[in-house]
Amino acid sequence: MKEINPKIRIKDIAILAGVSEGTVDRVLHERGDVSAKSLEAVNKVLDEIDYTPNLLARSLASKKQYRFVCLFPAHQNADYWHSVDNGFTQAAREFTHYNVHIEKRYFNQYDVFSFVEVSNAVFEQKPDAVFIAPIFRNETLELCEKLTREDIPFSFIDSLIEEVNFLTYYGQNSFQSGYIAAKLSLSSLSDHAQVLIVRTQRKGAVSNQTLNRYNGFMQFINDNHLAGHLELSSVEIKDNDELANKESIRNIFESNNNIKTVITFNSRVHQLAKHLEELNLTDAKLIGYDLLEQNVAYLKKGAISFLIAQRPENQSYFTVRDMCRELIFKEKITKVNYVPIDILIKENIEYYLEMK
Amino acid sequence: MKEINPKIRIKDIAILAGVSEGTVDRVLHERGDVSAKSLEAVNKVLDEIDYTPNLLARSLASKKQYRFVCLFPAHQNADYWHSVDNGFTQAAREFTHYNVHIEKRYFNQYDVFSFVEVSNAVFEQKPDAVFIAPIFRNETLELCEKLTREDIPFSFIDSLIEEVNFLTYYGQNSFQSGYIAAKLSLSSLSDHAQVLIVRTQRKGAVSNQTLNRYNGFMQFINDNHLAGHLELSSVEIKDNDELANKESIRNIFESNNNIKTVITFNSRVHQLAKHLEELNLTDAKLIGYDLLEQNVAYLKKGAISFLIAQRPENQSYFTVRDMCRELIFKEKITKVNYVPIDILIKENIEYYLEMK
DNA sequence: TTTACTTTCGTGTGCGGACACGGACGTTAA
DNA sequence: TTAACGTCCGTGTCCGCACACGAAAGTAAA
Repeated sequence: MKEINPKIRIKDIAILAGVSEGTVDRVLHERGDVSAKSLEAVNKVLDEIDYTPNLLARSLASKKQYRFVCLFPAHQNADYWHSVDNGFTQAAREFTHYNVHIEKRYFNQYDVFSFVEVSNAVFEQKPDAVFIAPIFRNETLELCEKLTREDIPFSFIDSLIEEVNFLTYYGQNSFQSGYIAAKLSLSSLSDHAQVLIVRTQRKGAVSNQTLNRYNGFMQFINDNHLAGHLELSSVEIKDNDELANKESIRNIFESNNNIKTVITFNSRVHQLAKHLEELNLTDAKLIGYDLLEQNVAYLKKGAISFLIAQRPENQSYFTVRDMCRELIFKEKITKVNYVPIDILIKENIEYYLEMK
Repeated sequence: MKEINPKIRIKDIAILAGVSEGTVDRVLHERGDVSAKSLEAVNKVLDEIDYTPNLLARSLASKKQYRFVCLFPAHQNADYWHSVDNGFTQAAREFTHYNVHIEKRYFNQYDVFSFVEVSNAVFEQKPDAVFIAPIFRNETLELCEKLTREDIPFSFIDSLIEEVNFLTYYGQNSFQSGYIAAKLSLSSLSDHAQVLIVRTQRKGAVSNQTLNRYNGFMQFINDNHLAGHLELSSVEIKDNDELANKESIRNIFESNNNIKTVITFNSRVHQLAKHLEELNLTDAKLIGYDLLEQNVAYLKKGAISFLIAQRPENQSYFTVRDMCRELIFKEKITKVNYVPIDILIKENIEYYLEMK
């Protein structure tokens, strides 16, 4: 039952070191204008006593205002980016008292030019920090270089670009999540079961998340020598042509009548569920990604067996929090942060959704 | 790009309402000593303007100190309660600036008297809030009634007792988690597979968590009409007699040579893993609960197939945070909070552990 | 020795709000 | 009319810290 925190204030340090409070302040903030002698005296005291500045008082007294800008895809209700947005909102509320102002800037994730335009505007503002969803690799790189030149810190969410010096990354280890998808969907299959992989063509440069997932998936098959025991087939569907897609599905199921598992590595699994339902093909297990409202609905109905999810709100919230810790609280933070890979089934989805 | 928070201070309200700052303060804190006229004037302004008090300044200026006491089982390294402990520690660090002081009080979870003793001591201190792990039902009830009489708020973690008026509960929906365990372990079994349920006798009153899990497990069997297709057997093992336990396991495996699945509803699954390993019985899938270090080790080795986990740190952290929100920030909070049910396998455990 | 800088230091004010104290004003009873 | 008391209100101080400004001390040039 020891007493923590004997409450040491700058005033106390000043007395202990035999200098004025102003001097202590200068040492703490490395403002200069301190003689070697005082510097040493203060540092000595600081070493002995473990002084924790009162962050409340600090923020209250500080006149510095922080402007953070978030740069990520525009979105509809209840999709992945919407959750990310919520995380930013939550952070905004929490950190407003610390003089940080958060501004969201959206771009069209299917249009490079929209990204370039918005990112230029962001840069012109000279914010104190930027959070980026690096959908477009090259254009993001350009932005990052400009930011680096101006000493403006930035962080990534969702995906990351290794070549630049970001502050933090929050996202999924997509390779692993593909590996897990394979484990969940393949491990109880009998010999010669057919597995269908559905891939979506997307125009424009995109993140390599889905590719990594695919690679992870294949790695599991390799590791467990399943290649000879399973019949893998794969089909490409369109970005926006539901009818054609449905037809593709129908065809592939006609020519393969033992498909036990259908997997897609993006969040559009609800479209597949819809097609399979309409085509009366409800035998196969369906696996997909992310907690879209529609996906959740099909999961609850039993049409989707597994959803693999991350926690988008956390990604955005944590990245803002870490930026504050870096800039304001001067704390140690870790650069790359993998968000947990959540396995969701009908039975645990309720409790998952209840968490903020 | 709207500007949030036009920064309104008490001073502004005073001017707008044509009264002094002291009067505004009295209205805000319902300190009385305010004429009907001033009261109305201030309330009018407060209605129009949406004033958010600066919590930093508030805590800084407030002389009120909060003393929170946490009452939960003593523990060794790396077990469930250790994580809970960490959550409290984290909360302690974070809220110390808000004048809250957190004190931990441990009791022996196998000894009612130890609980009574500690809980009496806690009550004598007249703390500002108490957090309780209600291992012993009746004795906890007594404490709660005394606390209620003194208007001391309290919250539950891990389990809850409905009859008393607690502030929050954070914990798992154990029935559901048993249901999920069944789904994971039973759904890919072939007909007439044998399933072994391992139960642990414990002396003293205990929480009904494991019972609920068991019930959830059986419910899944019912819902899916598996009773006829599976052979369930069950064995009781001792709390503390490893040798006898090993022997029991050996016996049951001798008389049942088609056991495909072994499940236990508590966190001691690592002991089972050890026995099975030593007995060279590595064919069956093993399922258990909670992220003990030893469990994790066996999960990584492949000896345990699934671990079902909650997030103990979160339980304790959130419950403290909510108490602060209630007492200090006067925010709305929800009473019963089910923590997500996490499904852990070899492949996602790494990323789970990385989260704080 | 005086003047002009430069380096170092101390103090005062304010951030937004809590709280105490004492003062102004009104009411009642002597 | 005045003493005695209650109601209502304004102001000042402090919380722990940041930051600016000006003073003091030291140094170099004239």
